[in-house]
Amino acid sequence: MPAAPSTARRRSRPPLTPAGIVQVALDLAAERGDFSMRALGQKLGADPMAVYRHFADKNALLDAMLDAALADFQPPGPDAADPLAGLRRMSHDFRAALLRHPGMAERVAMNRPATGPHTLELAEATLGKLFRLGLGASDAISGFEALVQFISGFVRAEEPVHARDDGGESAWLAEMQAAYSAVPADRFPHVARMAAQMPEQTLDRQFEYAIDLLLESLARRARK
Amino acid sequence: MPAAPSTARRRSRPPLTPAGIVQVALDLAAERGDFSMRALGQKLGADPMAVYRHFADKNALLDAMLDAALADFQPPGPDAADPLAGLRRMSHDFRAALLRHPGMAERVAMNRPATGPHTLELAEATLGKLFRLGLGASDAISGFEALVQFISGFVRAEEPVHARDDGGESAWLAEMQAAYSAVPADRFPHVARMAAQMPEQTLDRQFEYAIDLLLESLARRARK
DNA sequence: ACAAGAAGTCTACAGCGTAGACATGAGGAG
DNA sequence: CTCCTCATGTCTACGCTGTAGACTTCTTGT
Repeated sequence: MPAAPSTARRRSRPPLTPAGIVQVALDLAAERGDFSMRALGQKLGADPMAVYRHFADKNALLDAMLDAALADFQPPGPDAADPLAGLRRMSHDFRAALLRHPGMAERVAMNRPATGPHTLELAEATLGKLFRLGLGASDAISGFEALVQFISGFVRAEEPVHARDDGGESAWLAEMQAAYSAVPADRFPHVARMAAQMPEQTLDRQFEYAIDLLLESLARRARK
Repeated sequence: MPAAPSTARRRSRPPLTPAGIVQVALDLAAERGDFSMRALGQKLGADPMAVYRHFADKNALLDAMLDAALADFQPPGPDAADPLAGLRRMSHDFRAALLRHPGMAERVAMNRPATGPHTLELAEATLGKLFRLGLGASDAISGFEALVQFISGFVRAEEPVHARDDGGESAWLAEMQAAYSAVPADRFPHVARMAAQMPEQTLDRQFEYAIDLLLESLARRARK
């Protein structure tokens, strides 16, 4: 029988791998809503510093997490009949994928170029649809940036709403309505009017409306 | 002559006021790009904890800072000829105001209802223009949310670009172009094509393009 | 004149990312 | 089989964050 190591270290746990770390990190982020290196170490059953043998720093790990998070995203075939419907579906799928993995929307923003394979595939497919729509290079790229910026920004904003420990979105909607109802209607009549319409301003609905605004204009520019 | 206090405390500095704190806090955020309670205390020449006598916590202070940051925003008169031009101008002014005060874009996002007077005035003016455009209540509100979400999200994303210690936006553009140029053109032809067009994808241009997409669709819905 | 309350200070705690030194195990070379 | 080397994991510690709680000091009303 092998001598029980005094401070059982190596054999107690399969060795860490980059892919394994990323997986556990994504799980942790999904469970807790946020994510720290120390919490990751605990969930791995290892010292937090062990992760630094596989990733240069937290930034590098988050980059890897983003690309892994986008792995389950399946772009529709490039030769589908209606490119506009494809773009709409991809927008919703992209939002859903980001919501499944809290903290990843922030990484999509423009501070770093996204070069992971799955990220590139998403970009490639979206650009393909925009070109197929009939847009020129300049419009397609600008439209692509507009969509990416809006979607990532929207998810960054809605994440804390979903993460509320009270009722989540419904509690948030009620709070917003209460706030707008308390506004003096003589000085801010339009804002006060907004209160009545708040309950139907679901996050889903807000997102869909804005995406349709963007896509509608893009389609119009393609037609011209 | 008044006895010099051993630990000169009270008379050495005018007493703190909420408005004064907010002003210094905005200055600090503008200088440093970010902002901590300890740095604020130092700039105030007071103990960091002194701020807590005037604001419940950092959140409350940031709320006050946001409304103060929006104070210099002047909405155009409600009876200007072209509501669409007014909306475009307000969008650009709103972005500029947020950029002048780093960290404030994040507060515009939806986690808390914005109830400061200047914030409300901005909302009121925007909604007024949308109604004047001919939109119904539902479209006006959804359009308002879309604009606010896009603008705040865009500024949140571009802030770190402007805050780079190297060349700022131009260095970022160069980095993006280099990254996209390195992408294998056989697997990701559209992305590779994007590299050539990167230099003209200024933040100003991206913003303007996306805002025009949104406004164009809104105007079309108003006309119908 | 004296109590009461406001305003500012001080210390301390739990959390964060991570640099740098150290311990431990596995694999290759002699 | 033995020794050396290197990869992997651990440990400690530093400077940073927001802020709770106790304490000190000054101002003000009676």
